Amino acid sequence: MASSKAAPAIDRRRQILDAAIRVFARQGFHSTRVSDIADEAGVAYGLVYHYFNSKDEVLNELFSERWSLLLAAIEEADRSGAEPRAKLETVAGFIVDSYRHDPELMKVIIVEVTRAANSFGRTHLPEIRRAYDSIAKIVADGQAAGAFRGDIEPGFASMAFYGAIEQLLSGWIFDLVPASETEFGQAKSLLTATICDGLEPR
Amino acid sequence: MASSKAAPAIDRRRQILDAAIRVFARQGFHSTRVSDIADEAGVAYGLVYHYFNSKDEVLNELFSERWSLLLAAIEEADRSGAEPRAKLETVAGFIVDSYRHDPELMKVIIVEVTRAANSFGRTHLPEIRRAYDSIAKIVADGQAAGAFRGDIEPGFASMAFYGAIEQLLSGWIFDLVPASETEFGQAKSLLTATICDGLEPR
DNA sequence: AAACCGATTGACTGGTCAGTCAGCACACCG
DNA sequence: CGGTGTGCTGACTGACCAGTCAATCGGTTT
Repeated sequence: MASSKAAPAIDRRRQILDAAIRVFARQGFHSTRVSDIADEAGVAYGLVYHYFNSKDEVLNELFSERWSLLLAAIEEADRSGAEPRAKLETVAGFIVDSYRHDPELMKVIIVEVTRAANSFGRTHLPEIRRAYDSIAKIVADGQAAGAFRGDIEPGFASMAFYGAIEQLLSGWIFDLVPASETEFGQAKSLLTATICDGLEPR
Repeated sequence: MASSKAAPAIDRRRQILDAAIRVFARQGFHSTRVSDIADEAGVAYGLVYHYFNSKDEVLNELFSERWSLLLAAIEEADRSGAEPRAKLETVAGFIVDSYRHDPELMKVIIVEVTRAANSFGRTHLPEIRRAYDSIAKIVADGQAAGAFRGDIEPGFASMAFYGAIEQLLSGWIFDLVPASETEFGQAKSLLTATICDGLEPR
């Protein structure tokens, strides 16, 4: 049985995934050769195929791991019973913190999946959509409770809110906008202020 | 001299560019073969290389043609002397109308260039940045005139505004959000309402 | 009519990789 | 001590495709 054999001291699979994050972030998915991942991880070429069925599957895994956390965070915020505005701030905060904590992984997810809906991201459109829908639900509930104005379609507001966040991260990623602890700290409240003060009835 | 020779009845170069728009929009740049473009245009494979130096150059040309119009529109809005809020509405309107008028071309530009800053878009980062900067300038002037609140960095506001627009177009492109004349008509004022009512002092 | 020249054709080449596979190394077991 | 299996290795292959180029076409000039 499984316990009769000790697990390998080092988790090769994890080692390969972590190496892939670095290489994808540095060169992009398309110009990364499988041999680059193996080299970065310090393992043989063939071992990548021992743990994954294809190069795509490596990226899939990275995306799904992280995106499921995001979905959970949004849905938890929704269930929290806080003010609608506070829920959105939680969502923005989670995404910003994800970037602060692991910018390379977030770069890969945004650049190669989320913003690549035509190529790779196509497979993940349903999961991506689920995030938009959950945000839209927060907005809709806020409208029903009178905390948000009712003349803006929740799906539209969701796009505007998520789009603003993602564009800000893109700006950080590509040095179009300064990125430092100061910015990270202010981002979530600035984001919420920018979007909500337009959503809340005056 | 030039007039002694009649121009070709059909503009082959244009014909190839237009075919490329359709094929890129349908399959994406990476999975488009040069032969696909030639087939779609109804010309021989080699002719593509008579008019362009590479497959990249075709996409470059499509992007630059359109982006220069966008930059001109933003800069003209800025010079117009209108209210800051009206300037932003003009910008949003121009982009939305670009999509309404030629959704395939806008899909290609957004998906393959603007949101692909890691691969293809890298070459065009300076031009892309110029758009963000021009929008930021509109915001900054609005702040100086007291029409916008001063506690939001113009560069940040620019990202939020542009990000919201682009995310909305992405939603239309990938059917994540309904797209019809109704939506197109309302989009620019909804966009402005969402963003500006958060930017304007209360 | 013959030379000329740009437009047009499409077969071919060279290089690049993703994915395969035959086999090695080492630990543990009977 | 030979047998067995799993982790691991890396050379190799088959497919794909951007870009080249030699040849042809059709109109214009002399």
